[in-house]
Amino acid sequence: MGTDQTSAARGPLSRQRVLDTAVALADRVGLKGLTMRAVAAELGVEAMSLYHHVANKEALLDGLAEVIVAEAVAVADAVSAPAPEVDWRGALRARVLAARRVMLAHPWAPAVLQTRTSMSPDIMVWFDRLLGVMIAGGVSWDLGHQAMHALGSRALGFSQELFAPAAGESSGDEEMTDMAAVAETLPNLVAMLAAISHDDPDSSIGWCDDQAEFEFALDVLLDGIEDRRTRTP
Amino acid sequence: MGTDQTSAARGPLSRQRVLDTAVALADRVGLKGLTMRAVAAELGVEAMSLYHHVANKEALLDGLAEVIVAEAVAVADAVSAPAPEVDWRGALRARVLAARRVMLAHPWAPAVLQTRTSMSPDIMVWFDRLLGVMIAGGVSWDLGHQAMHALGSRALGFSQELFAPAAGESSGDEEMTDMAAVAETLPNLVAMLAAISHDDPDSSIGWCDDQAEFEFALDVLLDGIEDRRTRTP
DNA sequence: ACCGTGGACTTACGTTGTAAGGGTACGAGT
DNA sequence: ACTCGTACCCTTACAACGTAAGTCCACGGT
Repeated sequence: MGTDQTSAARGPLSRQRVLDTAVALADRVGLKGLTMRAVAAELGVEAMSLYHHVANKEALLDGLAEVIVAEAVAVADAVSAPAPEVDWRGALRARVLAARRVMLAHPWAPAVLQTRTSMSPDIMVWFDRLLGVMIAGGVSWDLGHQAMHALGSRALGFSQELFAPAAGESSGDEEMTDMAAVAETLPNLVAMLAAISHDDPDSSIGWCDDQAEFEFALDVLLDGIEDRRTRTP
Repeated sequence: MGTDQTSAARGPLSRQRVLDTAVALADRVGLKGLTMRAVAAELGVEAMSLYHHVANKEALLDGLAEVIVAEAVAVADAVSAPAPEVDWRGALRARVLAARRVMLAHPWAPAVLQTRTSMSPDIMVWFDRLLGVMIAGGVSWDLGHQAMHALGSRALGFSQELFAPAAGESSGDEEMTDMAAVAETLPNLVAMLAAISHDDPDSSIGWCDDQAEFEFALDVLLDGIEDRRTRTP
């Protein structure tokens, strides 16, 4: 007895306990470290025991998606926001940014959500609430429908950062030396970097303000939807 | 001799031949079927032989991303489009929709692109051209920068379809019977389905017009960017 | 006292990426 | 002509993964 392993015999297993442990483990070691054996070890148990509570690994990932979305719903419900009837854009913005905070707390979550193939009930609830905000704000059913497609993954608080640089890696290899050649094939990007670092010399270009970019894109979408709402009453 | 295997001894291997074969194989069997052994077999060769031309599987996927983006650049360059100086939105729209056609031809490509961690030169070229279109249209460097973030994956012709239903699967399980209970927890979605199927009875709700949704979202973004451009000259 | 049953464990298999080293064919140097 | 390096492919092998199949035990209802 004494220091058994990490956490042995803390009561019987259950689907919920498996999922909670898996979330904690993923937070700590990332998605690649999330193996059935690792989750089991975390519970002081053998891998095969998990299969009494989740059908297989895919089902476990489904469960993780559930947990995360449920958390997002809870956080979004708890946050103080404008009433949809008076400011639907503010209300929707608050919900989405709440979800974003959840995603930032669980960096692996977007990848899991993107690989789910079927909508779980929780996710339908999430979209239902979003739609409700828009309807309360005077958006038509049709436009609301389109809007949810327009938001895409941003509705759940993330935009799949294309090519997020992994930790500690030089991007451009070695030919960064020949700046002239780069400027030739990438004239616009080079000029942009020059223009931006001129305006704001401390922006060390390596890299952008995620939060600001996210909110900018979100606002462009919300503005566009509001525009269309008022044009066709 | 005779019918060796599928395609033996058709000249020596090369990085390009490996990548081309991998693309063709992925088109046929999807990402999960794309194993080193399968690619090798396709070339009439053993798995380990591939490692003389790609460092490892991750590098192979990097190569696939290259091939796809290069194809997108080529298609976008070939397509006839408005001159950016006269209609930058039309020009950008044409480029993005060209990329989208490439993605539709290679359904596995978005997933591969999303898992790349570093920007390959080809992708930088793609974004450089997009930025060039905007600049020619009078967009500022700063707004152009923001705009590319706003477009996100849509800049490359795909919006990660959250929960694209896998082939042949009933989504809502069995409790679709109790429609009243569903309407209680998902009042807005249920009302939307009712409203839309009322207006357009032949839309069998199972599912939406991807292309239309994609273009709608794209247009919302382009309109929003154009708005901001004219407001701050 | 019995015994079914649920929940854990043990063992084992097929598939994956890939490390290590062996063979062969061909072109260059002496 | 003979050697030798080098490029390329093959064989063998291993560790890690998901998971199928079967075993074992403790507990609760009869």
